[in-house]
Amino acid sequence: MGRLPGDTKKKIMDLGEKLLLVQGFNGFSYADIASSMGIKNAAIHYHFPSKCDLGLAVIERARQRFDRWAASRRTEEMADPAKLDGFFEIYRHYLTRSDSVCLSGALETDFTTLPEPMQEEARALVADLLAWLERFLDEGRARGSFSFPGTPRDQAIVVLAVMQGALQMSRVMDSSTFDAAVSQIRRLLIP
Amino acid sequence: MGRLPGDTKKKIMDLGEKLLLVQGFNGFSYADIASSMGIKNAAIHYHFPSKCDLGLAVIERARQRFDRWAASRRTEEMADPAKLDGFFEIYRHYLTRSDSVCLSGALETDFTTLPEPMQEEARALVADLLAWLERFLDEGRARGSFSFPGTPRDQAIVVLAVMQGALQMSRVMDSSTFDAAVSQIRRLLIP
DNA sequence: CGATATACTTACTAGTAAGTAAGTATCAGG
DNA sequence: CCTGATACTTACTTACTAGTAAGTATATCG
Repeated sequence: MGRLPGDTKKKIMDLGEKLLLVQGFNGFSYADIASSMGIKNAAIHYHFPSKCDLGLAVIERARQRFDRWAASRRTEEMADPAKLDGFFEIYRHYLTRSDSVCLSGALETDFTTLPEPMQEEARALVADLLAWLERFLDEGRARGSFSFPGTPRDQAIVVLAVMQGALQMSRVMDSSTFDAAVSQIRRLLIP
Repeated sequence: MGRLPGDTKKKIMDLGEKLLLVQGFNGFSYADIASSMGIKNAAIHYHFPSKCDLGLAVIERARQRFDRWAASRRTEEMADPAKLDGFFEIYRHYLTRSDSVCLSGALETDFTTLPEPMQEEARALVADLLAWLERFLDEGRARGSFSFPGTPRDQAIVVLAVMQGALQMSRVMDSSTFDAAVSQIRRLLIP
């Protein structure tokens, strides 16, 4: 056993992340992960002693993923409209792969029932996303790529809120709802 | 007992709604309601045999509340910008009273774990809100009260998504986040 | 070849979830 | 004053939750 080290741990995180996004943090259990992977409950506790540890690992990994995306050569070299579409694509992906909401949205809804370390990490995730968007919109407007009234901060809040909200609405309506939101935000931002 | 008929039932619905909005549908139990009301678990099952029945009643009541608001003389007589603010005020209220998200947002995040009758009712709620917003924005633009590109449908989706998303983000950041979103949407809509 | 670490399984506990069956107090109507 | 309905309580069941303690198979390293 343990032939591929880190493999089981990664699979647990992948499944945990998916279940968190599809069912909410209070909507899945270690038993769901275990049965779906063909391992035992306690195997998960070996890698993640508490559900909080698993949740934390999932959020931290997602933050790193976004940081890597934002700092990547491919992203940095994009023109502003393409980079905006790239950002939207991250969210569109949640919808395409599994009928899920985004991580920040899932965490925010369950926020009050989350263990405190997860609350802090969720806060950091949202702060990261907002900070990136604010800077991107600010510089984009200065370059003439975008046009919007008010502060970049307020516009960043609106853009992130639309991503979260539209992804959630798409679950009860259909995926065209998300696409409609993206089109409209593009129209509102690009002169 | 039963001196004030309907009183206990209403209190259960009030508390159930609050807990649904604050903790999510999977984040509260009948025991939470019972202990907080000083009654027994089974008393809730008497009024709402299953948790699904309680959930349905809460959503149906919220839909009726919105219908009454939209059809009320006070609302109908408002000028377009005031009516828009009135709509925003419904959401701001969620934040003010209890640090909660809106009903549609809460239901959408837990959607896949919801019993099917609740899923249908949640869909109807969102459809109602979108239909009202679409018509309001369409007529408002025709009257010159609002200015936005694209279809009223797409703009309605964006406005509702911002309300949901901003309310959720306000939990992990602070209430100024929601106010910023409202200001920005006003700037984007009002010429 | 033996020791140790890794990655599990088996078997369990304590707590909580939704839900039910049967009994009880109160009141309104005939 | 009795009857039946309403609005509960008491006491329980079944199922699932996170979490743990102890044992086991495998791989690696000296």
